[in-house]
Amino acid sequence: MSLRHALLGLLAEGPASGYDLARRFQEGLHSVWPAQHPQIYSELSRLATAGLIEVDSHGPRRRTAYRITDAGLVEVRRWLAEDEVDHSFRMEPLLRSFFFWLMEPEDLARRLREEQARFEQSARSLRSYAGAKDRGEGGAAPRARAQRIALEAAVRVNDALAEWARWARETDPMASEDFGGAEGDGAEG
Amino acid sequence: MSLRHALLGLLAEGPASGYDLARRFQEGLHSVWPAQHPQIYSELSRLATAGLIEVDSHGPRRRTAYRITDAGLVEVRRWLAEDEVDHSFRMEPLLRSFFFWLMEPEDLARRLREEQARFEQSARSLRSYAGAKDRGEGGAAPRARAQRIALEAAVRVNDALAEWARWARETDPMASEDFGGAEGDGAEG
DNA sequence: ATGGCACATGTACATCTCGACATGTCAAGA
DNA sequence: TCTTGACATGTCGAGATGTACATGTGCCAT
Repeated sequence: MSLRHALLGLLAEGPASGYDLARRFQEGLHSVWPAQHPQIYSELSRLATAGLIEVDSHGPRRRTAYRITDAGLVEVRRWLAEDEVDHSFRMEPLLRSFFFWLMEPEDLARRLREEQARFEQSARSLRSYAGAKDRGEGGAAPRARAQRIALEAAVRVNDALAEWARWARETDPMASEDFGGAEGDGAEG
Repeated sequence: MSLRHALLGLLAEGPASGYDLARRFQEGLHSVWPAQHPQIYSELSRLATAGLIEVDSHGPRRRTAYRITDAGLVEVRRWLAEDEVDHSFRMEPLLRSFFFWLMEPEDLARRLREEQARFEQSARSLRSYAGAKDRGEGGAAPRARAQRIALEAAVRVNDALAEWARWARETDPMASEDFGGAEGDGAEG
């Protein structure tokens, strides 16, 4: 259900084609809600059938741009204001952490270093992007501010996880490769 | 694919029934990887067919406990050590934030207050749970430490998002309902 | 003894998601 | 001219996920 509304939300910024939307997902939204092009195209068809969007224009190479309808705008606003927020996250790196005790200390240490580096890198690039927004690139329109807020959330989550990975490396004997005392690797029936 | 390995990981701690596993998911893992019982039962059947787990015992009320096999242990360790980590998250609250500019200021302010309260509450309860672990409840075995690490990640993410919601409320004019003038009281990150 | 409830497991169906494959278009350069 | 490659859209099928429904069991209080 979220994809449907995310597409409506993107189209509320202005007309766009499936290809445009797929690219937008790849760039910004992918980090909080992955979506591939097949899903996007089929969802667009459904939205059009439902009258929430309509064809705006045709361009070269079969390009078909859609535009949001009044009904679509009403629907996305209803979603934002009324629908309950689903607070269950899906984060594989954290799921894995429940099972760290099954890993060899060296593998775990390496994994945590990789994760830390990756989260730091993500945070850095998101932060520089946010900096650009703060310097006024992208304008001061409400939607630029919303993107800035979304960006900030992503920055903070990545920062938090980078710090967490570092904490885990430094705190836990299980995690350190050069800690003489690696104890039993578990798995007692 | 993650659910399969998560179940193997849980069974590596000891034998458990589908009902047990569903409960464990509801309690701890649900916040990072939601799963309902139908999916768990059918995945257990598939794992048994694949020889990665086997029936351990039958109890009252058709209770069927499974136990991980050597092959299953090898597989979950292979997953942890070798498989690439999927870093794409799925977080509806953050997806929604991209579209905050479509909301009425009052609705947005209310939503941000709710979100902040919710994240704070989650962080609090996770933190008290983590405190129990730190006081030695649950033992000092590697797997208790792994759970402690996982818990810490959840705490930090919820803290970060609570702070983010607060920052968004205080920072952005779009969000403030009763903001006569700029009275920024810090809290930037 | 029996009615209610939590325990325990499952089926059925709808929908979401994604990787693989297929098709055709326009632009630029060899 | 011909080929390459990015653009643009789509189908197909497998597998993942979730909601609703269905079934039976042991436990306990009345």
